[in-house]
Amino acid sequence: MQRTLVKDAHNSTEPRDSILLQGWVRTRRDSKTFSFVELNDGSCLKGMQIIVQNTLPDYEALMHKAGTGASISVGGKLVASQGAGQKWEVLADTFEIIGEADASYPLQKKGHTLEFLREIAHLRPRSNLFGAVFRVRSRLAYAIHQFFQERGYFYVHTPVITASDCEGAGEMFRVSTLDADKPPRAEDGSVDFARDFFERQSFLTVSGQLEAETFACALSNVYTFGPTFRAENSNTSRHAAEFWMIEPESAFLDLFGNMDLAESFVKHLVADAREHCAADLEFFGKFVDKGLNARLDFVMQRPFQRCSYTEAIEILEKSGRKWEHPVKWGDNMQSEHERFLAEEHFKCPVTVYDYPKTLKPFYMRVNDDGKTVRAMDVLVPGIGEIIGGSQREERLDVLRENMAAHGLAEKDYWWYLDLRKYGTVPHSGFGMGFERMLMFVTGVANIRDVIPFARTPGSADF
RNA sequence: UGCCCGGUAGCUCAGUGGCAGAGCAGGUGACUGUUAAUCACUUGGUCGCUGGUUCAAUCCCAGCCCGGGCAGCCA
Repeated sequence: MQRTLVKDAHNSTEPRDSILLQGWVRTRRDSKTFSFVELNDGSCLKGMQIIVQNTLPDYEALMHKAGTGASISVGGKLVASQGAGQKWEVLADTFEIIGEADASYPLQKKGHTLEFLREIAHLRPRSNLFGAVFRVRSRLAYAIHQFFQERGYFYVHTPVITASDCEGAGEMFRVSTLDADKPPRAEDGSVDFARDFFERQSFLTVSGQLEAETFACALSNVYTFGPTFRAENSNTSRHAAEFWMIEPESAFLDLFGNMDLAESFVKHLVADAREHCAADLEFFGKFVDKGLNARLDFVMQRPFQRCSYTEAIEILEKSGRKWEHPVKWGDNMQSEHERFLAEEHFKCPVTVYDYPKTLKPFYMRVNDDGKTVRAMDVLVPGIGEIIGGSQREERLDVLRENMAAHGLAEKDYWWYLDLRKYGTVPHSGFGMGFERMLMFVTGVANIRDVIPFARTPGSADF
């Protein structure tokens, strides 16, 4: 007989004489003449209640083995439940233990801390919370492709190993096949990377942006969606050394069009999760973040606020707040400032744009004032920056000046400069941290809990 | 990287300079269409590691290790 997923069994419109369910025991409650076994197969949050009568052969031995964590295969009838907690339940005709789980099985019926569950990252997807998180993660990954594909964007696979540094994006992990103990040396004593695998220094990518720009300047609208790496020693709940990023790049689009795209993108993802992961989101609202539903409502209903960096600084100066880090024009906005804008002043996602040129990388388009660039950051309540983007500098002469000002050698970026040399166009793009978006949608507060196997400084288990 | 908090049973935690505690989990039994079932009994300990102070350290001190929070950097 073919296996039915618990999710589909719950969606059944009528009883079934014969059904096969396979999954893992979450909990068992014994009676004198029968046992309740809750079977979960991960297809949805809810498990299926199995009724096992003591008339089944080997009943005692079977139930003894069917503890929390054991894998089982159950054949029986899908019938309307007599109990109040569920519509359907299964009366078992056959009950087979596939794999036992003894008393050392670490997941219990009762609550665990997230810190403990991180230590058993290989088992935590079997918990309610992490099952829900990773179902939502899967769904949103799908929704990302859907959003862009429906708008005529092409999916570009930018390289994971790169020799170019997307300047400003942070420290990089070196990729090398040289002997770490005895690397070849050049005459001046430095490591001779000309004898490395790629015959030059190479790294894991920090961003696919520069490569995506080349494709936007050919296919018009493209996006990347893949892993990126930062070797920063960042120890916060919002940073990981390996994370996934979505980077759309659009030709003939200015900064404000870019903001429109970012806003509809965020709204699409929230709406999609709500439509397709309703039970999981309800769970988050109940057990993870009581304010989640209200916050998501807010995001869906209101247009994102927009204010220039200069206006934002004025708002912060006039707020009457005492800041741990004083604010003045020309300084980076700190977490406390971003949080104030999104959480207290505007009380919704805010797009801040036109940042001082000195704070931003070389590729951002310089405004007519000569002091600011066409950069934008989308700040959301609770998370902070979820999107960073810009209109790119399409004027060859200005780009060269910026590179010189940043101390960058033109020969290292010859192909990037070619995009401006041959048929240059105004274009814009942004990067969204996938995990940060997941944190926003699920209410989960730590980035380590929305990525299957987190890589953070000092930690790369599993 | 800096500042702060923590590490005691499988899990969540309390506690004390003088015999190591609870709830849950596990085990045994009872009871029951239960649903984080309930009730009774019960097994279970390198009190993170190393050193110091002390008659005596899980407790006080120092160093180290590990986890977490916040900040910086950023997505």
